[in-house]
Amino acid sequence: MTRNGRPTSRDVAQEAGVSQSTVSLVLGGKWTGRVSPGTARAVHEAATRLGYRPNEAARTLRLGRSGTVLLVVPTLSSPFFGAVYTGAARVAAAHGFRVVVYPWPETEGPSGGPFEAIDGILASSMTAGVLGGFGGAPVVMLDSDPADAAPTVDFDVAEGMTRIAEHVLGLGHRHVGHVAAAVDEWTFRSRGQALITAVTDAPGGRFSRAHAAIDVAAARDAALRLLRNRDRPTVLVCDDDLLAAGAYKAARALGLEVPADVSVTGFDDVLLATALEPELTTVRLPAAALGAEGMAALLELLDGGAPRSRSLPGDLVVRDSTAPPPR
Amino acid sequence: MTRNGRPTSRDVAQEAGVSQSTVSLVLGGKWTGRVSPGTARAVHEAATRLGYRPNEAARTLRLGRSGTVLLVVPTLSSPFFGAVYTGAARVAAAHGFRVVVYPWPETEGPSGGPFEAIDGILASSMTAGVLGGFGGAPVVMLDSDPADAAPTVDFDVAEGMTRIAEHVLGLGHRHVGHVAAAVDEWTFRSRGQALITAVTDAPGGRFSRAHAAIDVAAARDAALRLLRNRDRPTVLVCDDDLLAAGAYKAARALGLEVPADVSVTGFDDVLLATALEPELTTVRLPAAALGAEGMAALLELLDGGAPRSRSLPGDLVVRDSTAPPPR
DNA sequence: TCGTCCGGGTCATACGTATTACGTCGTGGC
DNA sequence: GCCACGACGTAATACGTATGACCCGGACGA
Repeated sequence: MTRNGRPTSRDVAQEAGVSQSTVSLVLGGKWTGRVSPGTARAVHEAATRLGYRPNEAARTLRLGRSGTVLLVVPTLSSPFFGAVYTGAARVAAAHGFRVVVYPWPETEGPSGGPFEAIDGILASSMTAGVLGGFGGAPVVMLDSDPADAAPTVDFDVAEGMTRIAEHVLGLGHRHVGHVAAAVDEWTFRSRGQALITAVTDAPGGRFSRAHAAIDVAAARDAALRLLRNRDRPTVLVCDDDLLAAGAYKAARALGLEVPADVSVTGFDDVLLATALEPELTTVRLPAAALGAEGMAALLELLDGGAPRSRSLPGDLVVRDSTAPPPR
Repeated sequence: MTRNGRPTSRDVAQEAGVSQSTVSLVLGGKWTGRVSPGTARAVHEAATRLGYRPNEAARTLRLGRSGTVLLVVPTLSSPFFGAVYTGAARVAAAHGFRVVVYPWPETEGPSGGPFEAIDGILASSMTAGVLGGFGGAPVVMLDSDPADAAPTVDFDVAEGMTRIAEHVLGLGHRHVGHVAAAVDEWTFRSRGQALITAVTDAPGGRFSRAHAAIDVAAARDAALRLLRNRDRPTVLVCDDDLLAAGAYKAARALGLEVPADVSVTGFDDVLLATALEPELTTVRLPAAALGAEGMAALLELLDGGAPRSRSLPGDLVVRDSTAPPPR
């Protein structure tokens, strides 16, 4: 027992009356034919008696890999990343890796300092600029600009937004208001582009747009700007479920009923979507699948492969916030 | 340059024409008076030229600490933990530590396997049983049962719930319905206890209760059970903001207006509280302060101190979901 | 002239593990 | 009786870093 208080493999060896190598062999599991069953049992007993835990730093140094991958996210304050984590962790665990999460607000710049011993990185919803902040570990980007150099797994948000557009156009709406996220990220640019294309391609389709920071109050103001026009849209397509919550507030403030007077749609299908009243029509993005696919790609990368980037489709979920336009 | 591809401090030494020790001294920053400024500059240049990054595993092994603490949370799907992280990370950074997050659903049991090199653990909203799953690293518990052996930083939820009770009693309510979380956690037991005490202590105070899993649909059903009684409560006090969202739905389903016909309160003040319509009266728990205080306690523990457990008060936030009872 | 000290570095070592190459002892074949 | 071999372990080493113990040449005081 070293002065540190934590027993080492050598302490176990002494306790069991064998050498450190034997302990390592036994506890490593690869001892069939090298160590007698009796000795092995003695080692195990000594280890549990002392409460031995291998020192991960030493193990990592020796093996050259830590079995840990980092999931970098811009914020924890979104259930979205919880689902991404779940998917990633499931795949990782099946391959003997564990996942820890590092929240890294992009505003912090590409600093971050030297990272702990990490085998690879999954970076979600970030721009490529952050890549420099890491110590050269293999990276797979999630939900990020597919033009980046790193392998990327994305949502096909353009297709999802097109589904939204088809849905509301199919209900008979012609004037579509877009409550757009005032954030210059690939995913929002892509959503807006798909929407405007679908709407202006439709016969008689018209389009107006207001920008808002991603927060309820800002979205409410933006939606008010759209709804106060004398020629007002009959549906508000929002870039995000949270923005849709703001649109609800704007409608209520003007005495308009959702969906009778104005329809509203969201995007992402977060927890919020079913908490709202009426429940929100939105696009469900398969966040867990994103994490799983991303982790699979990363593991392939760690194995020396060259994974292809890919896009996952979203599902249109029709709930109670959309209806045909008022007469 | 080793075959691994990543340059070591020895490679830098060779490039700069000095010894490895000198590189370590210079890059460690503690070289004033030991190394000439010229040599130091040469080392820095060689390091950047080679793109040298110190091997964290080796550094950790040598120093006996990694500069990393783990924040263990039951789930990422709650903005609450985002705030806890922010507070904890700020304090940690000021002391040269970084924080990574490990989501650990309690359902997974106290397994978890050997952890990476970690100096300490901050475990939020968990029962003490999980402690065994970690390798004996110093632990501070957050938002957990203060009866646990480990140092604990908590919210004074009893006091917060008492404030809620005072508020609604002060508005004139006498019959209080409690939408209780059907979860056997310290914090919810404590909330329920405080509420029932305050209500039954008030002259004329009456109390009914329904339990619900923490999800909107279950909360709606529980609230319906309360509101369908012929002698129905005039206010629904919910253990949680999410439960309050369900209570809103129940009220609407019965054609009752919030707050005119029935008042509703939440607890936690998560994002949801302002997204709901009307905005929710709730108790704001200072999650960031919880993280910060917890990290301060952990750092004290790592320094050999014995931090005291403490409780942080919450703030009653009165919004639009509470009003005097109907005539 | 000699001892001392100091600036400027280097050598050697230890952290705890996994693994490769080597020993040792008993047994069986010839 | 001797060699080979299998069964069972052990000694030694390397991973990359930080750091305490040394080392050396010159300046300076006595």
